[in-house]
Amino acid sequence: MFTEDGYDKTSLREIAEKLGVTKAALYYHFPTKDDIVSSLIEQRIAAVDALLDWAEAQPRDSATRREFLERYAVLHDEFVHENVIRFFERNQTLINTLPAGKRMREQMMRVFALLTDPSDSLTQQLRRALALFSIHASWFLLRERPGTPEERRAAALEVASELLRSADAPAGEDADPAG
Amino acid sequence: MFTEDGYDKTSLREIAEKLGVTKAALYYHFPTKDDIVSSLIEQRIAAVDALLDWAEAQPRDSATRREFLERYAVLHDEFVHENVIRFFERNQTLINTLPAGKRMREQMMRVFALLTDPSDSLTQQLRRALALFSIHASWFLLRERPGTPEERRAAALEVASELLRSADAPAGEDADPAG
DNA sequence: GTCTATATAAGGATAGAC
DNA sequence: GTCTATCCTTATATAGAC
Repeated sequence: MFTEDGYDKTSLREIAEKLGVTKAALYYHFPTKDDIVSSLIEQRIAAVDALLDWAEAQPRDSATRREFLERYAVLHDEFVHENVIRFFERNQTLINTLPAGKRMREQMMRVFALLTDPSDSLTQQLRRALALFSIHASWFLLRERPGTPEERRAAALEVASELLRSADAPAGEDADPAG
Repeated sequence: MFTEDGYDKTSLREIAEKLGVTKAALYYHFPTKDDIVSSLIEQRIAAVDALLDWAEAQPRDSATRREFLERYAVLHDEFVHENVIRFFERNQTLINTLPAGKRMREQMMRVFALLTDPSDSLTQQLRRALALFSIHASWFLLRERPGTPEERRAAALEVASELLRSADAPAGEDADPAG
């Protein structure tokens, strides 16, 4: 409901009705509206933290980034991950205002820091960011198309890998801006 | 304010206060909250419609798509375009619920239809969608980096062109998924 | 752990004077 | 065209019985 209609437009009354209980019962389990979101993201936050811990202990090179992205894409196939990402993509302003949103933002910055290097050019950083976005948004970008979730994941990872490889290549080798 | 805090979290009272008038005065100029958004997007809708009219009269080929994207990127440098896009990216659920949002969605689908071909593979469609997203999101993705708006635009267009070219290439030529 | 009932605040939107 | 004052609805959240 938060993803489809928006966090602000989804009232606790509606949630309670859908659950077949009253608002008061809902408040017993979730002291605030934010706590509902928090409970939804716990599993994902923990899984990505673990993946980041692993990656940050590896050599800081292309191979690690590549493998990180592959494992990240596998995670993303799980229901909870895709839904958390879709929720925050559709309610981006919550990343600044909601406590649970701030945790997501900080973790995402950690992911981005892993994928990029301070010496990267703007073009390289953009490619790396788009690689991540390719995985996040493949569901949305390809939803009109026929295809299984597996096919979509494969396409997302293929394009993401291509972008990472392009970002790793020496400048000028991969593109001809004037062409 | 809509972009930073969210459309729903920004009240007409806050807007009126910022303008130094009362809510009632605001309502004189904008009968509904949606009309405020509508007034903001008019200029962009018209400009992109004109660009689409031009492109749809051209041959449906790679050169047209490439030139469309370049002209689209130039448009995007204008304050109003970047801000409209940022507004809808940060308030995506409004694309379904707000009348002004529906107009934006329909136009975006027209843009996407121009860039893609029904015979495209999932990978190709994803590349084309990311090309568009590269231009839309370069501000956001690169905001932490030093660089002028011109440099960001150049980087966005370079990556976008690269993605379009990669999507145009015959399958298997541009990537090695197993590598 | 769930209920009924209610507190309290804020929202979008209007009426009517000036 | 702007104001004061207000309507009506909904929201998050709480109190207290069962």
